Amino acid sequence: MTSLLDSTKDRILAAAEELFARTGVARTSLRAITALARVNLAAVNYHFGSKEGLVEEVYRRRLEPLNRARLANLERLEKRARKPSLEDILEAFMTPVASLAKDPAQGGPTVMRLLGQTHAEAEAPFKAWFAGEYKRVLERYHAALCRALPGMPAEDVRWRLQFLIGALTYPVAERQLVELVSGEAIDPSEVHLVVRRLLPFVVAGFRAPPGELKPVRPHPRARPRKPKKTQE
Amino acid sequence: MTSLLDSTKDRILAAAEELFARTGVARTSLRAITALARVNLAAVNYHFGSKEGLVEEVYRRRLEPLNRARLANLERLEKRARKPSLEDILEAFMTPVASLAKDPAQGGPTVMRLLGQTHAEAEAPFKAWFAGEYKRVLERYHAALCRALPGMPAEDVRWRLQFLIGALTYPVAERQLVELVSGEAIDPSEVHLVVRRLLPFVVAGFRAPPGELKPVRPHPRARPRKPKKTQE
DNA sequence: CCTAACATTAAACAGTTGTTTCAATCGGGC
DNA sequence: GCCCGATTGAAACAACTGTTTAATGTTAGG
Repeated sequence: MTSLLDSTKDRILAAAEELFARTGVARTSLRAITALARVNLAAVNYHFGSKEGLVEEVYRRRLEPLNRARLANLERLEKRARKPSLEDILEAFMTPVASLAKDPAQGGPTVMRLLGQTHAEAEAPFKAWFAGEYKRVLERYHAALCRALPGMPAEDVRWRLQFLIGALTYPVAERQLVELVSGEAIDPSEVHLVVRRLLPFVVAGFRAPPGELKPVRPHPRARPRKPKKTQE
Repeated sequence: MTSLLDSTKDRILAAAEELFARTGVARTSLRAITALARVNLAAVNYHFGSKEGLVEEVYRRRLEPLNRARLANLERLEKRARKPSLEDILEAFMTPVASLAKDPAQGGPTVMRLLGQTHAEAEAPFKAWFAGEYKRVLERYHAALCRALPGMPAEDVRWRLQFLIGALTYPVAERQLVELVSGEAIDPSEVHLVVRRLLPFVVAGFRAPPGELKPVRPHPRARPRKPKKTQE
């Protein structure tokens, strides 16, 4: 996994990524990282300044290409047709995740677990940077989705984008739990199959008419709502 | 938040839950917990044996009622009609999350952040217990969903259940990130609104015909689902 | 060959972690 | 009153954390 020719910096990054994905940032000590990377302890502070610096670089190295691929996909799509289809937009958003997971040079399967822990693990300053980058991507997709779904309130589109992110992140990130619960192991090289399964699900979800939020207001499409259930 | 009348044990649980949800288990020290609870440091080891013991009890206290409510909802549903509708089943699965978040006695809004960190934070032995409990719930819902979706392969139903869990967990758990990205703050007392927004999304998602995984194979069972009105 | 910048090393630093010890205190039952 | 188990308290424990120091090794340029 870690080539002997790699520089100290690269070996640290690889080892840190592996351990962060496996046990989380907080539970991973610099000594564990430097031991796995077969590198001196002080090398981390020398090359990255601090543990936080290392954490940032580990995440940035993977998240930046992901965001870039998502933006590039959308641009290519919009260059081809002024108004891309809903399915094409959603696919453009999802597929970069699969290609990251497929390519070991881009991090391979471990990246997905990283992604799932991004938000829980990062410190405040890095979180701000990441949120800014991420926001740009989501804003662009939000606009494209709104164009593909005329008549749907922008707020609903935004929420459904969040639902998509959750549905995409959770199964690949919490792979262990999914395995424990479903019994069958998930081959990480088949993340693209997850994407393929998810696509029709979210396409239909985005197309669904949004429900009313107020409980009592009657709707033209009145469904007989059953009396309130109380959780004892 | 923490009543002065509460026992030492309760105060510890409340403080730990608060801090676990805010900064994660690994980053929360026993000293921070006992300081917030205004309790002696040794009390944790006295009442819970170890930090791990405390973590388990914090999670168990919330996850057990959640699973119980989900099972009870489904049972009640199936007692009323032998074959409940897809929407009712999904609602039965999702609403307990909202009622937990609404009721401060059951944990209130902080519980949601806990839920999102469950899988990343817990240690192996507790994880096994939780997976067992969780599995029972998911198997029951999986069976009910399969009955409500005749003709859909069981594997696809299983995956879509995972998608639902992700879509449900992510927005409530990663509230901070959603706020940063979307700009608007989410009132935790309005988790039930998230559920209400999510419901039509996942109902339509579950009804969508599953896509083929192999690029070229034609669809064997072309069920002309009632075409959701596309807003085009 | 010398030097200066870069890189690696072993050792120690100060601070924090979870846990343990043991004495002090409480609250009823006799 | 007294006693006893359950609880609390302050202090110390060893182990581990991220970081720094100072010495050493490496490498290219004049």
